Amino acid sequence: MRKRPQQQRSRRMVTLLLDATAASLTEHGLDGATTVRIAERAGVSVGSLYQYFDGKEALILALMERLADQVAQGLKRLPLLDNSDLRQTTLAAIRFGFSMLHSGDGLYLELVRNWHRLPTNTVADVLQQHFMELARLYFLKHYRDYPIDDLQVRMFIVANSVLFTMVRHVSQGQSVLREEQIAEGLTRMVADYMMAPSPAR
Amino acid sequence: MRKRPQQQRSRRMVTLLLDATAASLTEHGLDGATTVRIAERAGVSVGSLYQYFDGKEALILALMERLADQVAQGLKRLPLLDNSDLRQTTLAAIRFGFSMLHSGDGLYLELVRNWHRLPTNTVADVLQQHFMELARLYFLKHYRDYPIDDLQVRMFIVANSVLFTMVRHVSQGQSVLREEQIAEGLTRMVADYMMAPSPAR
DNA sequence: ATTGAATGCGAATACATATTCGCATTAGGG
DNA sequence: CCCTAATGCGAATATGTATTCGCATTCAAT
Repeated sequence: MRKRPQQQRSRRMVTLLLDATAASLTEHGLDGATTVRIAERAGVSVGSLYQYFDGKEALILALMERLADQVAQGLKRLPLLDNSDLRQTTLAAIRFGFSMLHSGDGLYLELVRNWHRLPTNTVADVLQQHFMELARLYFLKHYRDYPIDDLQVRMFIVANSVLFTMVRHVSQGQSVLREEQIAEGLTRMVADYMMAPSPAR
Repeated sequence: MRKRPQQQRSRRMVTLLLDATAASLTEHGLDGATTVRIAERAGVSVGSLYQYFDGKEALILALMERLADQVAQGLKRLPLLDNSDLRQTTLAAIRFGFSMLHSGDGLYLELVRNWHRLPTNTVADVLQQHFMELARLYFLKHYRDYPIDDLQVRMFIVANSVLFTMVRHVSQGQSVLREEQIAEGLTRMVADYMMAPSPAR
């Protein structure tokens, strides 16, 4: 961000621009979201846009930071650390994931799909670390003696498996496979794997 | 493809163009691979390119068809249907997957990453269907009474989980997690899941 | 050797997009 | 109310890319 918005109107404009960025992303996709279109949609001139952002990348980066907060809020609200068993917990997390992917007119879907060409690794990495932390807490609470050494590997596998399987399924639209089946299948696979004993060394 | 190459020189040119397409993809990524650059790299004029291809999409499509064959060859060579147990079989398949992702200067990596904006759904879908078929055969051979009804769900989950977890890991480059650990973890998760009894209905 | 079809060429054309800059307008402290 | 810094504007500029088309060259059948 080049200049910091000082007056109220400019701060409002920054907000409008981020909203417009989100709208352009859902409507035209990552490639179709151009500075001109975003400015237009925000009801702002391109010149003004460049007054506060270095360009498209900066806009998306700022938008993602805004979204990251919201996701973090949602995750915290999940009863992940309750006394319910791992399977229930996992299923709840997966359902939350699906609901996120369906929300915002496919905004999240578009972002995760394009993870590798986004300005930050925030999308998948942030989720991964989030879950990593939650899992660590979970296992510390429920199985004090849980071997931490291979937890990172498991969480990497689980986070990516779940996230991208969901994304693929939602992307397909009219699949023969119902979402609930996928959710249950993932849950079983993941929960069993997480609870499995460490392999012999 | 607009015109069919008839003479030898034009057939050779088509080959050169596809090679150049692959090279551009690995060197500049999907976005950086432009018709001009591809033509240049192939030592061919743009005009000639358009004589045989409708544009970038057509080039990539043709390239992918060429690659699909190669992948199919590799898959057939795997001893997936041997008498070895499911875990060994799975591990072999995963190792094959990693080796593919490392080959061709990251060409496959770039293609799978960008699955959702490629001309065909070939990348992931073809693999998915391939494995689906292999799995069907496997289970028919080893467990005649295997419940087919939920096999599709399992294969969807397994194929996507494995593929994208591998892609994410290879993309990260210098990860703390070693590739072999990921391969083993995936193998355990997947093999256990595939062999698990069907859930009560 | 001749000749029509096939091939190859690349400057020229047409867009799309990013980004800047000088000028007009407005906010808000004094 | 006045004045300056902040803000807002959008035509103009620069760049990259896709695609075409008329002309030159080569192939291969006769």
